[in-house]
Amino acid sequence: MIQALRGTRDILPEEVVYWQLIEATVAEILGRAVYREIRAPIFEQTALFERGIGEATDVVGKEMYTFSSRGDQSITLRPEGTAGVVRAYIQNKLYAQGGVQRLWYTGPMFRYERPQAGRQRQFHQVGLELLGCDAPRADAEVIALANNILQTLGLQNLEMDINSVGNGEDRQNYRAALVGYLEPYKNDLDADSQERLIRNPLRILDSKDPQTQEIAQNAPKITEHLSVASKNHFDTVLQLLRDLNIKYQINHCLVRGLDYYTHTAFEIKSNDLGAQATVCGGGRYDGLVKELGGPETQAVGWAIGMERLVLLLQQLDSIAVNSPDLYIVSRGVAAEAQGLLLAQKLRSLDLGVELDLSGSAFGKQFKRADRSGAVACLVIGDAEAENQSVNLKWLASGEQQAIAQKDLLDMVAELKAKIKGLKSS
RNA sequence: GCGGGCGUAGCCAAGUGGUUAAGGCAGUGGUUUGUGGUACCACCAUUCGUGGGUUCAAGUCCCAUCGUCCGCCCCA
Repeated sequence: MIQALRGTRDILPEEVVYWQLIEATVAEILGRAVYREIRAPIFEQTALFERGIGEATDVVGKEMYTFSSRGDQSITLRPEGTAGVVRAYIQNKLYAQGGVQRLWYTGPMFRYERPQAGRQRQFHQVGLELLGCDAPRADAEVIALANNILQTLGLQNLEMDINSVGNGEDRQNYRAALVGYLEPYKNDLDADSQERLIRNPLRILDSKDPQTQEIAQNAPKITEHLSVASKNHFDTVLQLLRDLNIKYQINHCLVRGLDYYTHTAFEIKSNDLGAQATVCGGGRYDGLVKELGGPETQAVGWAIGMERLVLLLQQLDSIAVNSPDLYIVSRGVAAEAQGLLLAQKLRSLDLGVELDLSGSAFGKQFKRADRSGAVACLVIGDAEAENQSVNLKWLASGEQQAIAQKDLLDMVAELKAKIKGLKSS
C-alpha cells in the first residue's frame, strides 16, 4: 500500500473542525485590526531563504527541501513564511502605498526534520507581519493580537518569554562579551556548545545540557549590552505590555533561531505539548527587507504552529459535530427519487438535510436517523410517493403527521423555528 | 543526524514458542419484510506493519525495513 510520506499526515474531518475554528478566529481578530491576508507561493528560489533566514542556521543548513527544477534552477519549499511575504512586499512594491502594511498568511511549511508529536515535515503556520514601523507600539500590538487569538480560543496556562537581541551592533558587542566569559569554561561545555562558541555563541545560552546551563546562568546578559536606543525600545515594549495587562517573563537566554531577528524576540509556550512546547514565536526584524533588496523597512511579526495549537484545543472540550436538522427516510423507486428532490429543495431553503441512501428497511433507516442526531425525519414510502406527501416524524416525541410535499415547503419557517427550539433544549 | 519505546480488525485491546488469534466499541443482517433510541441472536483478522531468517512448530525469538511515539537536536 502506498502511504503518506514520513512526517506528513492526513487531517481527517473530525480534526478539520478544529482547524476551521482556528482559521475563523484568526480571520476575525486580525480582520478587526485591519490586517489583510496575503498568499505567497509555496516554493521560492533557494537564495531567498539562504539570504533571508541565514546560511548558518539549521533550517537553511540541513532542513530545507531543496531541489533543482527543469532548467537547473534551485528551488526550495518554504520552511517558514516571513521570507516569502517580505519578497512579495518588495516585488509588488507594497511599501509604495505608504504607511504600514499589516499582513497575515496561513499555509503549509516544509522542513526535513525527525518527526515528533507537534513536529511534522509538512506543517502549517498562521503568521502575521507588520511592515514599515519601528515604534514599540507595533511590537506590542502584534504580541497583543497573538494573545487575543490564543485567549479567544480558550487556551489557558500559556507563558510568554520575551527578550531583546538588540540591533546588529549591540549583538556584536554582546557576542564579544559572551565569548570572553565562556572561553575559560570551554572544556566544561557540552560538545555542541563548544562548536557553537565560534559559529553561533548566542545559541549556547539555551542549551539544555545541565552543566552548560549552569555556566550560562552567570553569563553576561544581552539586555545589559544594549545601546541606549535599543534598551529604550525594549523597556517601552515591556511597559506597553504591562499597560495591556499581558503577562510575560524576561528570558535572557531566549535567542530566536533565525538570523533576521532584531530587538524584540518572544515565544509563547505551553506545558501541555512535550518537547515541542512553542505555540507562537516571533519578533522584530528590522534588517530583513533591506537585506532582500527592498528599501530600509522596520518590521515585526510572529507565526503560530497550527498543529500544536490543534493539539492544545483537542485537550479542551471537544467540538460538537454538526448534526442535520432533518433526516430523510425513503424506500421504493418513486419514493427515493422524491426524497432526493425534497432534500435538495429543503437544503436550498437553508435546512441541514441528510438523505439516507441505503434503501434498507425502514427500521434500519430510523436507527441511522437517531445516530445522525437529526431532530426530525421525513418519511416517504410507496403510499406517500403515490400522493406526493410526506410523513414528518419528530424523533424525540415520536409524534408524526402527514403533510403534502408542497405544503411542507411553505411551512419551512415554522419548521425551522421548531427545530431550533428542540435543538437548544 | 543520534539514543530509546511501540506496531494484533475502522477504534480500544488479550495473547510472551504448540492444534481453529480472547473480549469490548463501531459496522452489517435478523428477531421487527412501513417506523428508531432498549434487548437478544448471527456475521465481521486463513492472519498479527512489511520482507527475510531460526525452529518439527512464530503474533510470540533473530535480522532488516517502514511507520509512530519519547528524548537529544531544531523550531512554530
